[in-house]
Amino acid sequence: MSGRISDSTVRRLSLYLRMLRDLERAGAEFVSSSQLAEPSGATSAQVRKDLSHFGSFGKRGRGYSVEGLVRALEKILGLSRSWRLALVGVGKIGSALLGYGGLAARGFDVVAAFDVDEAKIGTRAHGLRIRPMTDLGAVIAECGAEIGVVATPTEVAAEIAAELERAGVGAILNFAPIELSEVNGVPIRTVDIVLELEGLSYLMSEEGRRAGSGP
Amino acid sequence: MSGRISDSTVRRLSLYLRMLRDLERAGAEFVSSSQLAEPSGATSAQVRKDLSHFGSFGKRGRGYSVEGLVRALEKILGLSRSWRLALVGVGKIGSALLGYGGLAARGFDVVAAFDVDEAKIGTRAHGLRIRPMTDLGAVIAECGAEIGVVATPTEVAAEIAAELERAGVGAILNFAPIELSEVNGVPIRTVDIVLELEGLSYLMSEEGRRAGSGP
DNA sequence: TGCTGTGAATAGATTCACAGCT
DNA sequence: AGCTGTGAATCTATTCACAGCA
Repeated sequence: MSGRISDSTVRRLSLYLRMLRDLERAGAEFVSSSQLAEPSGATSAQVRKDLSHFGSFGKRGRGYSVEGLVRALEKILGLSRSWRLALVGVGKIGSALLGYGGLAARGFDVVAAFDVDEAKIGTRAHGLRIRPMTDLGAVIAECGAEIGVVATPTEVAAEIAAELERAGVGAILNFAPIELSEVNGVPIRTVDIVLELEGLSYLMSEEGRRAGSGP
Repeated sequence: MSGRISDSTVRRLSLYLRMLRDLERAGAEFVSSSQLAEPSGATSAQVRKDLSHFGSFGKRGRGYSVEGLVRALEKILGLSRSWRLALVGVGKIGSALLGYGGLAARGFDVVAAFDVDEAKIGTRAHGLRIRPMTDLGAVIAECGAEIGVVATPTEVAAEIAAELERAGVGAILNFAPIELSEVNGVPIRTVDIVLELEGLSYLMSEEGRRAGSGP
C-alpha cells in the first residue's frame, strides 16, 4: 500500500469522488467498482487498483459503502476541509474566477486579490477588496492563504510565483501560458488553454493526414 | 517513425514550439536538444525522441535550424493555419475567453457565440453578436467553425457537446467540470479548474501526512 | 454467487548509451 | 568535437485473472 501516487491516479480519485457525491445525494448505499469507473472512462480494475494504494475500502461481494468511500476519498484528497486562495491579477481570467461560484461550493475560497493597476486597487470585485501587490506578503500572512493563483501576464508570472512562495503558500495554480518550475517543493499546476487547443489542432490535422495518405 | 503519438508528446511539442518562436524572434539560427528541453522540464533525449516520431530535423554536430523546426512543428501541430472557434455559453468563463487576446494572437479566433439567456441574445460581447442556441447548427455551418467551446453549466454540457458534434465541429474544448465522452472520433479536451485544485489539495495534505508519520 | 484486492503479465513511456554524421 | 537519431534497457502505468471473503 501507498508509495508515490501518480497524477493520473489522483485525478481519477477526484472523479470517483464526484460521482460518489452524486450517488450519496441520490441516496445510494453501495456502489461497485464498475459503476464507479464508468463516468471517468476508467476500468473497474483501475478503480480497485487506485483505491488499493490507500487501503481497502470495499466489502467483497457487495461493493463499496457510498458514504464510507466519500469520507475516505475526502480525507485522502484533503477535501474534508476548505482551502483559502490568494489571487494575483484581477484581469479577465481573475475576475471570472472571482465570480465563479463553483470554487467556493467545492471548498476553495478566494480570500484575497491583488493587482498592480492603480485604478483597480481599493475597489471591490465580487465583494473582495483588491489590494496592491506591495501588500502581498503581509496580507497572505494575515489571512493564511494556502494556495496562490497566478492570473497575470506571462512576463511576470514566474516572478509572482516566486513571491507567492516567499509569502508562504503551499501550492500554486497558474493560468499564464508558461511552464513554471517547482521550487522548495511547492507544487504548481498550470491551466493552459492554448496548449489544450493546440492538442486539438494536432488531432484534427493528424486525421486529415491519415485520410489523405493512402496509396 | 510515426504510429500513435501520446498526449504528453504532443503537449511537449507545443512547448518546444513556444521556445523556438522566442528563439526565432531573438534571431537564433541553431538550437540543440538540450537547450530546447530546458523550459519544458524535459530531457534532451526526450526532445530527440519526440521529434524522431515525425522525421529527422536536425544536423548532427550542429543541432536544429530554428526556423526549419518552427515550420516543421507548425505543420505537425496543424498551426500553420488558424482555427475558428464557436463559443457556447457567454457567462463568466465565456466572456473571459472572448476578451482574452491570447487566443486570436495564437491563431484561435472565436467567430461565433451562443447563449440561452434572452437578455444577452442580440447584444455584442467584445464585438461579437450573441446568437440564440436555436441558431447553433445554421450559424456554425455558415461560419465554418472547426472547434466548439463548451462554457455552459455542467447540467447541459453533455447535450451541448452533442449538438456541437452534430453541427459539424471537429473538436471540443470543455470548461464544465464533467468528463465528456468522445463520440464519432471528435476529440474532447476538458479544462477543469476544480480538478487541478483538488490535485494540489492532495499534494499539500500528503506532505502533512508524510511529515507527521515518523516513529 | 458476486465483487474486492492483488500479484503477475502486458503495454507504454522515459532514459541510457552509443554509432554515425557534420 | 559535438550533437543527432535510435535500439536496448529501464521504469511506470494499466490490464488480466483469480484466490478469498461476504
